[in-house]
Amino acid sequence: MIDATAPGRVGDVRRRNLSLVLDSIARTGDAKPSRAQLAAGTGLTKAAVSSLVADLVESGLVSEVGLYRDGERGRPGQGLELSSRRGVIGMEINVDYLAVGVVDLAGNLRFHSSVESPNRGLEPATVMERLGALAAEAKAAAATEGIAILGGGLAVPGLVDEQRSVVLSAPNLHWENEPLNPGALLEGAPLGVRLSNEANSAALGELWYGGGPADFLYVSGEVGVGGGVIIASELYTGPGGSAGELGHIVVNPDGPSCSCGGAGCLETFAGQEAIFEAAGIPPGALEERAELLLAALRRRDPQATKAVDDAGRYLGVALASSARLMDIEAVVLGGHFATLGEWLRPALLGSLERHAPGLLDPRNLTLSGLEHSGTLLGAAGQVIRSVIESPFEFLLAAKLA
Amino acid sequence: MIDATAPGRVGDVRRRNLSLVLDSIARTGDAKPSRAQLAAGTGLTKAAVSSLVADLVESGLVSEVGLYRDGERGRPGQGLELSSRRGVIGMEINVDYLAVGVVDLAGNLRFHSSVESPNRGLEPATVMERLGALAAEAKAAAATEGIAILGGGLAVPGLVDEQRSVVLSAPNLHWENEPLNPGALLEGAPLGVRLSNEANSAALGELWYGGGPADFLYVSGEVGVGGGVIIASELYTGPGGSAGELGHIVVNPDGPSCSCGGAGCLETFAGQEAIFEAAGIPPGALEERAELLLAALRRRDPQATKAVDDAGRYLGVALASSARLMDIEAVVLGGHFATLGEWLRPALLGSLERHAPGLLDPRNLTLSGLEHSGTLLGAAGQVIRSVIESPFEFLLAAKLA
DNA sequence: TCCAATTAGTTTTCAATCTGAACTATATGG
DNA sequence: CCATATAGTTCAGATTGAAAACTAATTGGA
Repeated sequence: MIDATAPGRVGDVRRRNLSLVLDSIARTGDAKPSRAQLAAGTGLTKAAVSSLVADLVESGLVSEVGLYRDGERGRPGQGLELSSRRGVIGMEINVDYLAVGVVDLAGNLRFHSSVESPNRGLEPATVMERLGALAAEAKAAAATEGIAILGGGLAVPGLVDEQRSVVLSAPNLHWENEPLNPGALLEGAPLGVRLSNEANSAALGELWYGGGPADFLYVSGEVGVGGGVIIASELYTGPGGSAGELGHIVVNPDGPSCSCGGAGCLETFAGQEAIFEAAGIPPGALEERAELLLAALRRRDPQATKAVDDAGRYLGVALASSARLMDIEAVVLGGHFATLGEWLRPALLGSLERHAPGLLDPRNLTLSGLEHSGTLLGAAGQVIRSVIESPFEFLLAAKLA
Repeated sequence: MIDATAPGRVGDVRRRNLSLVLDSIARTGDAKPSRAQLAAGTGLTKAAVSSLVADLVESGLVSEVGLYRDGERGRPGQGLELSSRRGVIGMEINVDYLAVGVVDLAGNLRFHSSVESPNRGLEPATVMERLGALAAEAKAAAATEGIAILGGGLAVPGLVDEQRSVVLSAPNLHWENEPLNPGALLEGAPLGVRLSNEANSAALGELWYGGGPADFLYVSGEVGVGGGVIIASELYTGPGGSAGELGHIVVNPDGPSCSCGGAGCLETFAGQEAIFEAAGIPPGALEERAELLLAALRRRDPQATKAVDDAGRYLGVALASSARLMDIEAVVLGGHFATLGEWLRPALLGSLERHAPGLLDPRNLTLSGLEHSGTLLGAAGQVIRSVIESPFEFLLAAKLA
């Protein structure tokens, strides 16, 4: 990102064009474009593209993948692709599990591992130690696949200060103002480890690797109800970093009080705990309760059906308000809500139609298809995107090393 | 605005630095900076600033205002300011009145005029004709003051397609898909006339000329309840251009049906009509009803007080949800709500505290101080900002003419 | 087999633009 | 009246992409 109030230098032009070319290669993906195609696609001259690509290849971000001929006349082009020998480790701390994955620059999940871990109330140091073991596994896997690790992304279910790597508040983990030092998980990675919010990362995962549109609201139904706002293919976090908190939208001013101190929040009607309770699912392990709920829904148990219907209806109220306020025309349901999607959808759509008729095309209300890797992909993707958006800085660092 | 996917050219550097310097002059305002101060402020060299300023002065956007000496040693600097001999005409069509104003580049309202005009249901052509007469007044005033008019901004209470100058939908005027040809109002102005939404323009007016913060939600209480979202000192309009529609946030899922087809919208509780009705104000002219309501409030009439309390409470619900969703920490109340502010505020703050405790500092809930010129200033300001952000294009046009 | 046509990619020249340093211009104060 | 200080200009140098000429590699037809 170039500071809008900084003076423009002649060299900025190259920064921008390096990013433009790298981004074109990333977007073209499997097609493996030649320099000539990049020139046509970007509007740059062949000469400029050649010079830019030379820098990118030298840094290791881009590889030449041999000539390709497609039966046409003329000299064949050199195919170019994001290097599959460079990658980022995505990591996730959630309430009930830990997960890691190796994502190469092209966005392929090359390794994936997760373990159950009841992290609620555990000391951050303990959790980080367990995660460290998983990260070591991922590093080893990357090494055997010949992938050099550039950096990592760590998603947690809470509000974070990305700059200082502090978890400001993660109520479901009972963490508050915990500095995390995630860099220690990936000693020696040139880009370090970036901390992020779970719902935001999942939204970005959906955008980059799940075929999400340029503008949508991602709704994360984990233990809490979270959300991520994607506007013009960018994450909107708001001035304080906590935008998209769908769980605490007021859906009924006379509703019960909420853990946030407010009253009538969506989470009191559509949070996991609220649904389980309304459905009459007895307390217990999360996994088991989810299974019980699904079983009850499948056998059309009236209490469970009503609980999910109510949740869907209130979710519809929240989405109607959100879509109106932010002019958002697509919604992706993730986590818990993706699992319940089939049963949730009718009441949700009915409620949307009642409160904001015509605002959201039902076809634009989709369920996430990334299952449990969306957050991971998004967390890693943020580091990958930062390289694609600012390759110049990366080139500099590579040249010094 | 530079297209992010367009290739960077060497010349882009100058585009950007022209804007940087012009913006610095605009921001410095009354201080009338010298070239040397601009160099220090922007980070450019004196040589670069001199060259850039030369272009800006030649185009007429910037004027030298003579030497200034502040008792220091050394050669005194040439003060620079946005030319007060260039201006833009702001225009407003609202339900009950028309207004115009002349705003110079520095943001001074140099002329202002408005007339009552019951526009609801009138043909757009009729309204535009009346507005044309007002615009002619403004042009004449600008001529006598020696202000060359570069362009105009026209705000209407409805959703617009800015590119095609079409009013897509203005329910309170009973307009639907009306092409407007606002350029005819200002024949010969090089930048033409830009159509915009009333609430959005008012929000921008607040931002640029009312001392608004970088992030806030502007709530416009005209006949409908509208809103404008300012994020990072920019208007957020959403992918479809209708963001900020606070009036149709659902504040009570069991509430009455709304003109938008939905149910339980804020407008059904806090719209002008809803308040008048709940307060027992008989039908009649808007101005008179507003006076009656204020009188009733002043004498602590219980029905009127309750009506405004209810509106405030529901506005609080809407603002709690909005602030949570978009992570917005400041709100400016305009129009009707600014007038009722004193009576509205207690219930509004109480409701905010109940539904989102601690989210919004009461000091950040302010009333607009621009009164009836905010919309005008914002409409004109959009044209002025477009010049400040892209002076290169303006210079080119000026050179051709 | 060989050459024209075609497409890919490189080299060269040129213009735009900023930086940095040297220079000119104009004030203050002893 | 001159040393000092600050404002602003001029000019050489570096970076960069455009444009055009050039080299490289392939296909297809004579």
